[in-house]
Amino acid sequence: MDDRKQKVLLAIVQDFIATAEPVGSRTIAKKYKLGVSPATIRNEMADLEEMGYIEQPHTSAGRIPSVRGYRYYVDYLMKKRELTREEEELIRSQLATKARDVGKVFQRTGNLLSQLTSYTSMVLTQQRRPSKFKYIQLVPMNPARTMVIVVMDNGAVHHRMIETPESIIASDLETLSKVLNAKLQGLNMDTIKFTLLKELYYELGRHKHILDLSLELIQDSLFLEEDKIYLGGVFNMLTQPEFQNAEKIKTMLGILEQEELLCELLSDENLDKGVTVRIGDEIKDCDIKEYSVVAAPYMLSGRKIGTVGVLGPTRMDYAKVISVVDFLTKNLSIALDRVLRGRGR
Amino acid sequence: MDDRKQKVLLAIVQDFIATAEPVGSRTIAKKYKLGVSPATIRNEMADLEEMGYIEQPHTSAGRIPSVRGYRYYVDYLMKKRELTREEEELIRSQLATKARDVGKVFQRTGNLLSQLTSYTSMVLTQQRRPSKFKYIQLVPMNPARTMVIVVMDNGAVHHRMIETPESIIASDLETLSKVLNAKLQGLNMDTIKFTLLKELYYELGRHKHILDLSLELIQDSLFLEEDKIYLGGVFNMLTQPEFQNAEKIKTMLGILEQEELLCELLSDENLDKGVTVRIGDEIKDCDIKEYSVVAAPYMLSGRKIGTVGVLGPTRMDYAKVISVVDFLTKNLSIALDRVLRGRGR
DNA sequence: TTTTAGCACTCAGTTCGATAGAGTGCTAAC
DNA sequence: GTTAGCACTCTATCGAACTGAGTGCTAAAA
Repeated sequence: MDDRKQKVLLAIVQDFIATAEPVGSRTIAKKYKLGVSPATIRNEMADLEEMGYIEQPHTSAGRIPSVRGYRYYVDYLMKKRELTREEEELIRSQLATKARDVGKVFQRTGNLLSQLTSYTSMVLTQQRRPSKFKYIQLVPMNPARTMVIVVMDNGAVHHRMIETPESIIASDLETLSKVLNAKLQGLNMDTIKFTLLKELYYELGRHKHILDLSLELIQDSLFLEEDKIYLGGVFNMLTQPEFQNAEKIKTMLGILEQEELLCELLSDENLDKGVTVRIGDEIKDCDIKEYSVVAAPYMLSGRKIGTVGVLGPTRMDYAKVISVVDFLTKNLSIALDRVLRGRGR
Repeated sequence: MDDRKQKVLLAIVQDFIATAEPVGSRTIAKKYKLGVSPATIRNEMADLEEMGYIEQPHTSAGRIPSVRGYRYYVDYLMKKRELTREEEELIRSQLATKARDVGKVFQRTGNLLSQLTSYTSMVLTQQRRPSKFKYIQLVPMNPARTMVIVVMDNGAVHHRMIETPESIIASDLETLSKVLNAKLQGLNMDTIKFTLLKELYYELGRHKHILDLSLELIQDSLFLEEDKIYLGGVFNMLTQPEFQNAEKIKTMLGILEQEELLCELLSDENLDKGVTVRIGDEIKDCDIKEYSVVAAPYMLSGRKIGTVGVLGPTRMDYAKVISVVDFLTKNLSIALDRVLRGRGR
C-alpha cells in the first residue's frame, strides 16, 4: 500500500465518518487536495477496492470503508486526538462531584461518555474475585422485625428485613451478631464448612429461626454476585443519520435490551489493558455487523473491576471515542478510589 | 346518545384498538352485525363525528375514536375483563419468587406489566414520609478504612466507606457507634438540634474526623430521598403498529428519557386510590397527546408508597391494561409486605 | 319517519415511466 | 504515470395515471 493509496483511504474514511454518505472521486480531489485529478483517484480507488479496504454500495455510488478499511485506519492512519480543555474539565468535574454511592458514579460516567461521543455508553461492573464475609449486624427495627445487614470484604453491603418472634430481645441479637462475626470472619463460599455450621446451630440453637435467616442472607451475599451494566445515551445515538428508518432503530434497541449479550461484549478477556476497538463482525459470534465497540477497563487499587464501552455504528468517530474512553477510564479509576476508599473527601 | 349509536361507537373503538386501521361503515356492518346496512351506520357515524366522539383522518378514510370517544368507551361502554388463570398465575408466581432486594421486585413488576400488555411499564417508588434515623454501625474493614452503615426506620440502608487513621482501634469505633445510636435514635431532619451536635462533638471530640464523616452520611440519608422510577418493555412496545416510522419512535424515546416528567405523570395526587386512566391530552400540561397512561398506587401496610403505570398509544387495550394494573398492584402490595416485613418467608 | 340502495365524489397509496444526477470504468491522448 | 472525455450504470425523484376504500347525498322502499 503506497503513500497515495493511504492518503486516499484516509480521505474516504474521514469523509464517510463526517458525512455518512459514500465518497466519490471528485469529492476527494476537491476537498482533500492530493494534487491529482479525479481520474487518478478513481484508479487508486479501484485498487483499494480490489484489496478489500473499501466497497461500493452500488455501481454509481461513491465508496465506503469496509471493516478492513476501518481497521487499517484505526491501526495505522488515524491521528490521535487530544480532548479539549473543556472536555477534560467536564469529565473531571463530573467525576469529582460528590456521589451518594458507586452506582451514581457509574451512571454519571455513562452520561458523560454518551454526551461526549453521541453514541451509546455502557459501564460494566464486574465482581471477579469471590468476596469474603466480613461482618454481620442484626438491628432490631420494631418488636416484630429485625434488619439483617451483611458486609462483604469488597465493600458490598447487603440487607434484608426478617420477622422475629417478640420474645427475642436486643441483647439476644447482639449475642447472635457477635458469635456469627467471630465464627465466620473471612470465610467465602468454599471455606464455610458443614462442621462449622453445626457448631453454630449447637451454640445458638435457641434462636434457630433467626440463625437460619441470617445464614441465608450471608449465603446469598456470597453467592449472588452479578455483574451489573449501566446504559446511557440511547436516545442520544438516534440523532445519528443511520437511524433514519424504524427497522434500524428496532434492531439497535433489540441489541441493547439483551443485557447478557452486552455484558459478554464487555467482559472479553482481551480487554484487560488499554483501549480496545472492535469493528463490525470482529465482535465475536454475534450479528451486530454494523456496529463497533470501543472499550477499556477501569481499576480499583490496580485491580480491574469493570469495563467501560461505547457502542456505535461502524462509521463512528474512532479518534474521538478512543481518546474519550481512555481519558475517562483513567479518571474513573481515580474517582472510584475516592468514593470507595474514602480518600481525599 | 341512543343505544345504536353506543353500539356503533363501541364497534369503532374495539375495531380500531384491534387493528390500528380507521374503521369504515362496511366493516362495522359485516363484523359487528348490528342488523342494519352500511348506509345507516354511515348516518350514525356522521352524528357521532358531529358529537365529537370520532374523527376522520381524511375524507376517504374510515373513522377513528377521538380522545372523547375513548373516554366514553372507558367510562360507559367497556366491559371489564378478567385475567386468565395463566396470567394470574404468572403474576403470582413471579412476585412470590424470592427477591434479593426491593429493587428486584419492582424490576420484575415492570417486566410482568409490559409482558402482559406489550406497552411500556413504569414503577415509581415514592418516599413521601420523611424517615427517621434508626441505627448506625461502624465496621472496620482494614487498618485504614471503615465502613459506615446507616439504617433508617423505613428500612432503607445506606453505606459509605471512609478512611480512618490507623491509630483508631475497633473498640473506639464500637464506642462511637454506641454513643451515636443512643443520642440520635428516632431523630429526623427537623429534630436534629445544634446543641445535640455540640454535645456529640464534646463527648467524641477525639475522633472528630470519623464523627464528621458519620454525621455526613446520616445527614445525606435523611436528606437524599429521591423517588426512583423503573422502566420496562420499551422495546416491547415498538412492536405496536404506531411505531412504524422513525420519528414516532424517537419522540417516544425522548419522552421516556425524561425521568422527571414520568415521575410527575405518576405522582399526580388523583391517583391515590384505584386505577386511573388518562387519555391523550387529558394528561396535564405536556404534549404527549398520542399516548395514554393507566396507573394505580401500591401500598405497604395500608400506606401508599408508590405508583405503577402503563404508558402506551391512546389506541391501547384499556380493558386488558386496567385489569392487569389492578391485579398487579394488589399483588405487589402483598409481595412487598413479604419482602420488607419478612412475613411468610 | 326510518332505512336502504345507488351513485358520484374524494383522497391516499401504488405503480410506472421519464428524468436528473452522481459516479464509475475505459480509452486515448498528454 | 496522469488526465480529459465520454459512454454507461444505477439510484432517487417527480408526476401522471390508476386503484380502491370509504364517504355523503339523493331518492326510493319500508
